[in-house]
Amino acid sequence: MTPPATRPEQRPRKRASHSLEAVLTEAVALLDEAGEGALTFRALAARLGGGVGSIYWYVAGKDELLDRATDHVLAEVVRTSETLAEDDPISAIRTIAVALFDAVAQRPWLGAYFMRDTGVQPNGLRLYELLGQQTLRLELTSRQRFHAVSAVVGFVVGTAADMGQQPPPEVVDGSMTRDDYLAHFVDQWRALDAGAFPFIHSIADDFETHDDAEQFRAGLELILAGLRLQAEGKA
Amino acid sequence: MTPPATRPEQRPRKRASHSLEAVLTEAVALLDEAGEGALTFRALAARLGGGVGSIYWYVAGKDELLDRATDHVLAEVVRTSETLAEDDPISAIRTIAVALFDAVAQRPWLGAYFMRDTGVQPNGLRLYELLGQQTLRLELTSRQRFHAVSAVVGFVVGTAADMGQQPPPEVVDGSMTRDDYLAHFVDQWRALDAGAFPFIHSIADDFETHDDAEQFRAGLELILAGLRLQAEGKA
DNA sequence: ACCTGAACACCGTTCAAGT
DNA sequence: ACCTGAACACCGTTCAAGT
Repeated sequence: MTPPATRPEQRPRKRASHSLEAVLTEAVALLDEAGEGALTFRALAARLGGGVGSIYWYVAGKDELLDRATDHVLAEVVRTSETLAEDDPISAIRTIAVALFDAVAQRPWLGAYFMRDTGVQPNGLRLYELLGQQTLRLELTSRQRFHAVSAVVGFVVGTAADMGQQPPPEVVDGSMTRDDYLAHFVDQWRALDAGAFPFIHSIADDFETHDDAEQFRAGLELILAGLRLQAEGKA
Repeated sequence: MTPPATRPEQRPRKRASHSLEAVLTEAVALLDEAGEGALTFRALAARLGGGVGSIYWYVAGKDELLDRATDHVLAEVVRTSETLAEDDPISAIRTIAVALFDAVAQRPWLGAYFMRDTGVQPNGLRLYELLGQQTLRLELTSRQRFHAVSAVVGFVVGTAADMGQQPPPEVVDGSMTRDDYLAHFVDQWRALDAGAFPFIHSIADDFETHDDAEQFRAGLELILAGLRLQAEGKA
């Protein structure tokens, strides 16, 4: 066997040195650049310039890696949510909810890990607390507060994860536009029997021109309206 | 080499014969019995008594299998939602939402596939239509209807998928009760600094004694209250 | 038209060995 | 204390060959 024409490395290669911080930063970068499927231990190790095994020194396995990556992303949301000074508690809840929505919609994988293990997710817990502190300013029972915060978080995370779902490969690679993709569905819908599907027909135009963020906001307003009613003792 | 002591099969084995219906039924059974991780093409093929390759005659891959399995489960929800005769549209929406919640909470994997491809999910589309037909009885613009149905579906599916998440192995195998599991979290929470986490402290008791179904219902009521207000022209 | 199963390219995880 | 990388057990998917 002939030796390789060039020797990319003189010696076995210098021992790499990482940190939990570096592991999480690169994991999130991989996720953001290429989606959930791109985060493998081999790809992450390559990015860190080391071997696969060393990642296990920092996290117990893939689940914990994702739990901690989630919390890493939430740090930013917490920062913006901590400094706001809204007079109205309902407005403050709206602002935090929108910030959380934006973070999750960009990263649909996050939805499945949010607050899954508060032991390793201090920022998740802090965000829950910040939302809850606003309900402390409303006239509610503690159970109503608990339910209200859970409802907001459930709606935000569930909706964002759903909306951020990866569209089919044709749209991602640019061989089909998002509009064409939506149009394809709407055409399918318009072809349905109008007698059996009156609602689908009635909202076909709305669907075709819809905006995810606007749709999220509209749903959030329904919850907040219900909450305000409850706080006013009218529900 | 000695021949095997017994011959389990005289000949190579009879050629198995399946159907899309059989594939989906067994896939759902596998999912229900042992969770998402248990659904592999090998395990499914073994259950069907055939080879791995034959499943690909019925579905293009795992994603389509899950899309179709989801629709298979939704058939039941559609059946119960079609026959109800509620006088009040809001009540009807509540009834359908609860039925959908029950189906998804038992099968958290379903959340990620619901209405992902209406081309192979006629029951998903039908359910969306049934919910929408109730909004047709309310005084709303078509955009408000579209947003309302989206909000309900997003909340139901998101919350159910979250609540149905597999608890840690210790709870599943019975070496730890659900109450002990919750208590472990609450203890962690109670140990937090009371000045920095007033909300978490205030709802610790509520969390410890909470019921998922009740929590879901409370959140749903907030959305429905907001919707009723909107239909009455007061929002 | 439908089924088979070996083969392929990948994955998360382990662990004896190194520094 | 921390890093390495071959090895293991498994996965979805393909495909030439069968019936």
